[in-house]
Amino acid sequence: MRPKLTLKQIARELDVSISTVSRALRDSSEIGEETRKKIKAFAKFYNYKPNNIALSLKNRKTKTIGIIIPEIVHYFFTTVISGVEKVANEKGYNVIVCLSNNSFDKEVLNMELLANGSTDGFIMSMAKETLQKEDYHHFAEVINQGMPLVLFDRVIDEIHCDKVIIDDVIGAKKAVQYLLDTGAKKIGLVSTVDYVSVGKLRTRGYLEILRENNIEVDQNLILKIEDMDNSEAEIKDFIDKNEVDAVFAVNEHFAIHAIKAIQEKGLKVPEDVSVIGFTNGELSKRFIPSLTTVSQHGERMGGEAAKLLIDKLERKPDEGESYKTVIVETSLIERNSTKSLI
Amino acid sequence: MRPKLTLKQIARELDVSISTVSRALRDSSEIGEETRKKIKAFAKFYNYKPNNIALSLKNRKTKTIGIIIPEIVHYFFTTVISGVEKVANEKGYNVIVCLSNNSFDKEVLNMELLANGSTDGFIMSMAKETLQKEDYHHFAEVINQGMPLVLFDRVIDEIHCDKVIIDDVIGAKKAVQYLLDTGAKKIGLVSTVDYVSVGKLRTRGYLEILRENNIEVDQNLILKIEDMDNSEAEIKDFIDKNEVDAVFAVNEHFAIHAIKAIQEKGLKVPEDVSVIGFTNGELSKRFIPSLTTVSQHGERMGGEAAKLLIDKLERKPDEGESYKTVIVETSLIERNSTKSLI
DNA sequence: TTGTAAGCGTTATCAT
DNA sequence: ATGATAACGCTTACAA
Repeated sequence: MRPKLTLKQIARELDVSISTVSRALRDSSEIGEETRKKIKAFAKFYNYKPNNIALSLKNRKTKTIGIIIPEIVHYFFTTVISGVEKVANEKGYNVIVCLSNNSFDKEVLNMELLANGSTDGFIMSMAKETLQKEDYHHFAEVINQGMPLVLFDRVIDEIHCDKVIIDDVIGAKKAVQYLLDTGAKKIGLVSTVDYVSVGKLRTRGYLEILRENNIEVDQNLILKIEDMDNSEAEIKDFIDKNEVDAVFAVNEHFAIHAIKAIQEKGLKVPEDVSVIGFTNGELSKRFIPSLTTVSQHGERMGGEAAKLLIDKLERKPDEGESYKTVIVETSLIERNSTKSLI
Repeated sequence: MRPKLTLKQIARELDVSISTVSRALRDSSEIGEETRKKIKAFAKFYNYKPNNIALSLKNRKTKTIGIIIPEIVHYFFTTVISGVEKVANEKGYNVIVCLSNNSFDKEVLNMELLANGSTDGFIMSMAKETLQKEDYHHFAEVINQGMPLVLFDRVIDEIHCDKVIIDDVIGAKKAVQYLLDTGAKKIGLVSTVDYVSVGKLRTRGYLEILRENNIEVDQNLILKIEDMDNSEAEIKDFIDKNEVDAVFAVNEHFAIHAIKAIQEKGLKVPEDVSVIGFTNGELSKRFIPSLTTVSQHGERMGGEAAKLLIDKLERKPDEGESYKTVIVETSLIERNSTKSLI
């Protein structure tokens, strides 16, 4: 076992000073041709690589971006990571991913951990528990310390920072309008409770578009799932009790459970009931019938978040503060869970 | 904006030396009650947190584990990450995830990057390109430098390190035996080309179990997918041309494409043809029919990998080298894509 | 009980 | 053209 080579060792070996080695390797013009060649050859031969930790300490920047997300076993989040990673790598940044597992405490812990020298900034989506507690002091904390923060997907007005979101309301409106266009009259909504902001916004879109079409809202046709673990049963019950000719679900899982429930009720999708989901994941593509869905373009969101963050990181401090919110457009992907347009 | 507090600042503020502050905060017994209280109160009030980078540099360990995987938008890998994360966190380690995107160059790059001070060790699954090139110098490199490495899932004999794998051969045998038990006679295999080790092993299991049951192998019933992007068409073609009463696919995607192809051929799953997949992902659970599958227990694999790595990291160097291979058992999960046992 | 100084691996600023 | 030194933030002998 041969431990890592350092500047000091090279210097000793070649009988020059450490600074000479450092300069030679960075092609400083003030080093003699000879010495430089000699040093570079030696370093190359023994495969010298600078120690990032030392560089981070010295430069007081790490060139890495920290991502903290609620869960990793989740298609949408992985596409976002993928997008962040792509853009970050292009610009010479590395990416660290940490998980909050939707726990407030773990979110705080991870942020503190990464904030203590491991990353230059954050890209995050908030833990569910944080949204419930409405305790955002840890975000204020890092912002205060001068670390840029970009929030995506699950964001909140109270936190002042750059944000990347999708047009949830518009996306939902597109979806419901599409259902109306295919002739649906009684459109059920399967959503989440309101503290999950996406649930709230998509619900708003649903309500707005019905209003715009002068259709009266029937509260019985709105289901708000409280307990994810019990969503299947709740949805089945909802479908059994109500008569609808279309369902708009705020995510894939709800959409699929709706389809199952509809089929078990003896009805056909899309002939009797159309179903539209949200999030264009694996499931939507491969399910049979494949799902018509509102695509969130997670990768694009990740890319935008990375751009915003890196912009902030590389801006001079005197250029003043201003926070942007980038809205990534959704698009409706038509597949086989909806009737075709009339 | 208030930048991070350091020991030095506390020392200046309280008019003591840096080492006194350091010791007080670490509850060293050799600090006077008074001073200690004063310092701790101050630190607490101003929310002092030690700088990890400086600690890493000093201690020459980072307490973080680097995971490098081929892709993140992939259910199995995310479950592994989740498992690593859980165990690592319990033991006070952090986790950094990097992606190779199945590229050899990026795998090398990321390893070098993380090896230069960012992590104490690696948990990895090899990029496809690396397996093809059979160039493993970068692994030898880090091992040589004394950084422990644990390989999982896609592993290779030539690299000497700890490994976590599943019993691919046994898993495949379980699956095919199950099909035989349900009365199948002509069992098709949809696998990958042989340099993907899982494909090779699962194929071996298929062959072995047929042999054990004295069933002659029909090479026409074996499909090895070369180009993932074209797998759907290849599978359709395969199903169309061959008459089988069961299919064993080495992953979910292949299984689902097989089911589609079978249905499009006018046959029913599982009545006419049973299908078993490998990997118990989202798709397997939610597809209709839900898939009977060999579950890989990714989370458990991740946990085992983390344990192995941390064991190595915390072992004294003089305890000698020995490499373990942990085999995580697969289990067959029966669902609706197979006929029930006779 | 507290302070001084060296060191982790770099780079930047001064000297020489 | 090269070397010595300080500094990044922290810990830890060793001195006092």
